[in-house]
Amino acid sequence: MHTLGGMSATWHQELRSRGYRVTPQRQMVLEAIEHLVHATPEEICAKVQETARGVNISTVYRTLELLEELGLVTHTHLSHGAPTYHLAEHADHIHLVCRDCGEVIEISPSVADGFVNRLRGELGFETDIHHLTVFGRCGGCPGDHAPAGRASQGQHHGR
Amino acid sequence: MHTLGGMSATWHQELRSRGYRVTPQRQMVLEAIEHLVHATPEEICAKVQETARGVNISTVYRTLELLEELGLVTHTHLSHGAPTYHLAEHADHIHLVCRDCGEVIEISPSVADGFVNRLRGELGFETDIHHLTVFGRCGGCPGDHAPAGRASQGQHHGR
DNA sequence: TTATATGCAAAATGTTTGCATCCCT
DNA sequence: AGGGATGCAAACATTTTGCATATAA
Repeated sequence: MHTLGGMSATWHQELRSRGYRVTPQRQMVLEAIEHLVHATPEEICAKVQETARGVNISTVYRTLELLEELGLVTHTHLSHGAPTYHLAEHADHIHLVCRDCGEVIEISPSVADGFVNRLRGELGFETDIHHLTVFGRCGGCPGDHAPAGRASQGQHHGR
Repeated sequence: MHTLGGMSATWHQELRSRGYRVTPQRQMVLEAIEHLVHATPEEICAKVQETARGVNISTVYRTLELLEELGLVTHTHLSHGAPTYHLAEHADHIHLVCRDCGEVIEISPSVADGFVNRLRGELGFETDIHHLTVFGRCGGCPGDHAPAGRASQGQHHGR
């Protein structure tokens, strides 16, 4: 469905050349991420369970750490809870997260080019654009006629 | 030391007008955040312990949620662990976090003005600039002559 | 007085680790 | 065969919740 077919030879080699091994678990985790597009460790684990003999959650964590180190996957924090992983190749976008409706919008990294260039030029800071998540309020949400940053949630007594 | 003195009347009123109460715990938590500038819930709790009779950690969490809803404090995720809270008034900066050395750099939000304006103009998205944290590699760190985003950590066998 | 806030303990959620066993190379 | 990988269970870390009690208003 995507480029994993073409990639497999590559990342299998990459693993072996670093002294790591190619295991069914690692393949299943990577495929689950591919199919889910965005997924938390827990969701990845569940996805693998339904397809095959399953993978232990601790293996999922260890595998994600490894795959991220290899540059095959990246993660961002889209919510307060668990982080979200996706294929690095699918990650060529910036996430915008709406605080009101929760929607996650993906936009082209080029929108941030000017910003990224300033950080590099003025500070020598190399931005990891794949990890960038911008919180705010999307165009579809009403807003409260004040600058974003203070959500208009009404009162939450006792809670 | 800062504007809390001038603010207190304001936020006391704000609390009461919404049916909330002004309590010593809420004041202590807010003061702790003011003094610590950046702090996790745990650190806030510890700070309050040392000054007075103490506040329970669950009260810290409930208070932070409330103070954030009121727009008095904001939080960002500077590391993988607990989030970092600070006064909204002190939060007039963007955080740059270096993946290699861990340094946290604060820069003026104006550096992102062009980016923010494009998000508003093209998508109607109102950015919460106070919550923006940018990961990457700072100018002081060596780098690996490749685009940032895939840290050069070497091998972590067995880990 | 009385509804909100706190403290405490327990539960829930998310992540890491030690170790015996398994299996890729 | 040998060393890295997995599963399992237990430890950790962080956050949330139920409920009795305390307290601001």
